[in-house]
Amino acid sequence: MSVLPEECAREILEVAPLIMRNIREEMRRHRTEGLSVPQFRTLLFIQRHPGTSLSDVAEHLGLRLPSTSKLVDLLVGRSMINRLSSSGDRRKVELSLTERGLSLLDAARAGTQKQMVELLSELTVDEMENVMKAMQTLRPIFALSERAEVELSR
Amino acid sequence: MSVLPEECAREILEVAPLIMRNIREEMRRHRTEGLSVPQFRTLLFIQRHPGTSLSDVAEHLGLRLPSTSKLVDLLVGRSMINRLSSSGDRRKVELSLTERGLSLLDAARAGTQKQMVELLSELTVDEMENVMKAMQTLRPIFALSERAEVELSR
DNA sequence: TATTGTTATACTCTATAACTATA
DNA sequence: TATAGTTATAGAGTATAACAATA
Repeated sequence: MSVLPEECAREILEVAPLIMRNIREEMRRHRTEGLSVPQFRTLLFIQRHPGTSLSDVAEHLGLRLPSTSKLVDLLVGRSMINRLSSSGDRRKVELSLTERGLSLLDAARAGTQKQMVELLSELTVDEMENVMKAMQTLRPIFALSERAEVELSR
Repeated sequence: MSVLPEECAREILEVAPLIMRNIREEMRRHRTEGLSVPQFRTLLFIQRHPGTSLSDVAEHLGLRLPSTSKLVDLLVGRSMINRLSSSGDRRKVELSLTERGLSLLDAARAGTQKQMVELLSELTVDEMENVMKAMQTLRPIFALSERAEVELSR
């Protein structure tokens, strides 16, 4: 029973938005400082790359500089990240998490993950393994296509 | 090698946004009337349920009535859907696709699917089957959680 | 009085264009 | 002159609160 790529594509096209809405809702529900998905991803990237520049964040997110600047502005305004001029090249900016940013990130990550774990608990062991494998298959092809797009559009 | 639900959740949390960005980018690139993801989903639902009400669309999308009203407004403004007062219950509205809406929907669907098929072509037969199965597993649990949320928040 | 939908308002996400500061 | 970032402006997505029309 071989699967047509068209069927598979259609399936992904329908299921991915369902998953995303779930993630968004859960993050927003975490009031007392809910994070949007882009905000969450920004904090995550900065945590993994402390001292990173705005351009690097923009490339990672797949956004333009102004959009990223605004996003970062908001997070700076809410004291979640520090934005300093780079001492080496003063045109650049060095971004890092504040204590508060780190703890909010951890809370959001834990909360969202916990809720998703609850949903996943309905799955059998086999199904879960299957889903895990599928995600590992999909990640590289979508991660790659992402970079190609950013380059194309410059 | 059993998979922990926590790992699986983390994986989904990282991969789903990658997929979504890809879908969004592709739809937007289809300028000459690009559709956003919510717009696309709205047209899709109306095609499948001609004469549907605003409330039903809102429930399907997981949005509030005002958000949905605005979304529909925009699509009406661009002549993609018809909005008529229901003859039975005049508080209600009956939504259907215009010719133009149908052809734009088909074009968007074809384009986005085609591009995703290209990405999926890198997969082996086994991987594709696996991904298909995973989507079929995930769909009901996220579709259900969606409905539960909407009910809770009313 | 309850239900269906719209309007008003506000915030976030995203883009392009124009600008500033530094290299 | 080229690069890193910001500001100005604008459109779309989303929400809550207040309202209008119909049942």
